[in-house]
Amino acid sequence: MATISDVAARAGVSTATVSRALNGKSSVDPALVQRVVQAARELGYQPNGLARNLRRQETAVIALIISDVENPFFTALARGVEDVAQAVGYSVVLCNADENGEKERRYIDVAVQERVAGVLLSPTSTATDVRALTERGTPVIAVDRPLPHAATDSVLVDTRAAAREATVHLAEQGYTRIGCLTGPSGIPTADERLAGYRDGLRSARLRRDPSLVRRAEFRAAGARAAMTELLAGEGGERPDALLIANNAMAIGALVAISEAGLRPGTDIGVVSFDDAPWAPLIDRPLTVVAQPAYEMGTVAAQLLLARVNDSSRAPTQTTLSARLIPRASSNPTA
Amino acid sequence: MATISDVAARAGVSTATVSRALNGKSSVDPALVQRVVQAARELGYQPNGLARNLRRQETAVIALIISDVENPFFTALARGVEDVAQAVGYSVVLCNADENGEKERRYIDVAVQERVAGVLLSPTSTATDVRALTERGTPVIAVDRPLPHAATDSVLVDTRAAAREATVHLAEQGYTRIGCLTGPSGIPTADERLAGYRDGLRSARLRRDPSLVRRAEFRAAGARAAMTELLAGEGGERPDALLIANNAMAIGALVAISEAGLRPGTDIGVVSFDDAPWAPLIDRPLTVVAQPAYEMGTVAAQLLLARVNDSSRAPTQTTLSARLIPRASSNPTA
DNA sequence: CCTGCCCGGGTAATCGTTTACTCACGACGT
DNA sequence: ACGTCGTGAGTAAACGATTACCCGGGCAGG
Repeated sequence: MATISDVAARAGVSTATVSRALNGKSSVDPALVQRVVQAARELGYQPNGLARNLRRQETAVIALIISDVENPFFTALARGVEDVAQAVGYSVVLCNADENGEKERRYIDVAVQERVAGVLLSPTSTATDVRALTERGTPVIAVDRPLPHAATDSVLVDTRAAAREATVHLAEQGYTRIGCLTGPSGIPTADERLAGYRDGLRSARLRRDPSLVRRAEFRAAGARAAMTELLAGEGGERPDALLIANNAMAIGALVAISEAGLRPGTDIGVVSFDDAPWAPLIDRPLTVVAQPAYEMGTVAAQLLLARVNDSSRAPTQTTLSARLIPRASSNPTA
Repeated sequence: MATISDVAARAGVSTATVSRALNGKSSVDPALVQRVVQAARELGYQPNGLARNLRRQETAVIALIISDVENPFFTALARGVEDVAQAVGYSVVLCNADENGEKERRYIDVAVQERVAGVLLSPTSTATDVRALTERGTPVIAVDRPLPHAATDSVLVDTRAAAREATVHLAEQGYTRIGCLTGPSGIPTADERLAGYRDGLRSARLRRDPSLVRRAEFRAAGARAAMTELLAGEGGERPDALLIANNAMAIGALVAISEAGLRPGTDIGVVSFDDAPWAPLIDRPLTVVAQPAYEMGTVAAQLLLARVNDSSRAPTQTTLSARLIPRASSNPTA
């Protein structure tokens, strides 16, 4: 594999000149540039990024550590990140922590070892430890979920208010026994959505019934089981409507509802977090809380790049808002 | 940031000993190992992966260049890749070429510059040029789509046979004017599925009608427009059933169908490629050709890792088969 | 004509590891 | 007792780029 000295030899100049010619940093005689470029082309020279990064003490790579690649919310976010990174010549390394603290820790280690320029992280739990990064001055930005023990920038959604709004919407549609299916305790988005749900009940003057609340992993399987329990009326009367904390869980819950021979909307009101292209096609079309995933990605990436260039800025917190999209699954009369 | 010489100084040994102690390669006096480990911990030493890779002339990173992050088929594949890579200590860099030859070329350049150990690629077109990689001995494996001009391993699905089977299935259900909505010409999966569709028509003894075939990007938007055209009966009588070449297109097509006031199954038969968790929830539940995406990822990753360790193996071609899952959208009588 | 500055380009140090050599020392075989 | 061999640890040479520093020559101003 051709190196810079091969190019230098072929062009009859020093390696320094090759470097300067190819990077266009300092002024080099156009005739020499010509010779160098020619030689490089002939040899099929591609600079060794490793050596370059080692010398420059920086890499044009940002790591995006997300908690679930198969969740469309995160892939939309990833696209947002990539689009802005790409535009300024940065590459994005997408790491899938899989809601697993251990994997996440490993990826954080890799991030510091590879000396990435910065890290975007959706923490698997509030216990996530990013000191390994912050102590070395690597900028970290929390997305979707806050990082309570660290003074990092964060880009969040006002998910509590959104959950409240969704719950109030269900109440306004006439549902009275509204339940909630949320994620594991300790994951901020799960807890916030539950809190917002309670806010909603209070403001709609509905009684809180703990038997209508279930937690499960942010996956379809757990949600399906939990939903089956709820519909069986274990521990009390069954709900007539439900707020579901994410997309994958909604699928599980809808499967359970359909297995029980019920139909969303008329039989049981359903609102779920995260819009998806298929949501309008479901029977009944699914009412959702649409989160600005792509936009979160772009905002977070811009913030990160800004901090890479100026590490002295004070940490900021950006909160975007979500939007309720009413469809038939929350309409008892349609 | 602490370096290996800081650790060496603190432990009172040479850098070579530190390296050996920490990597456990050669035998080092246990007492020294102890001192070194201690010193490393005290300094919070994290080896510089860049320097290590430069010296070792290898990286434990494989690049996965896919054509669409938002396509669940590719994210499932990505998970497969990641699970096997992770298990042997490799990291996966996920690059989104976005069905864009230019972006793809850029990512291939990055892959050679960063000297990744290997590349998994789903080419955006048959014109994709991977010589930059193969000439340098970087193993490349084509996934989902073949790479005609290069002698690389490939992991494919027998998509033509699957398309044929799906078409025959529609015919058996009693549909007679079966159309096809496929991807852009030049993308092998798009062309193969179209060919399989024609095979199916032939074996069901149905007449081919070019006015029932449409091409669009592998996205919802284009498919929706094309479907609207088909339903309007432009250029002939309209189809009574449709084979759709991918998941995202299916969504677009189903939207168009619903806008036209039609219902899949009874009004128009629909079979789509790619299973999705929401497919059973659609109105009507969607008949699909399920591709073994996760398995393709694991197989491809294993192949790549094998080739990283032994570059002399002859290129192989692995073909997995897809499975038809009949649901209500292809049943005219339900 | 001399001095000093500017500019283009070469020499060599540097980034932080890993590892080929080398060396010292103790043990062992003859 | 002497050569040899093995073992453990240090010295220094890579890896392949970037860049601080230096040097020589041309040119302008006094």
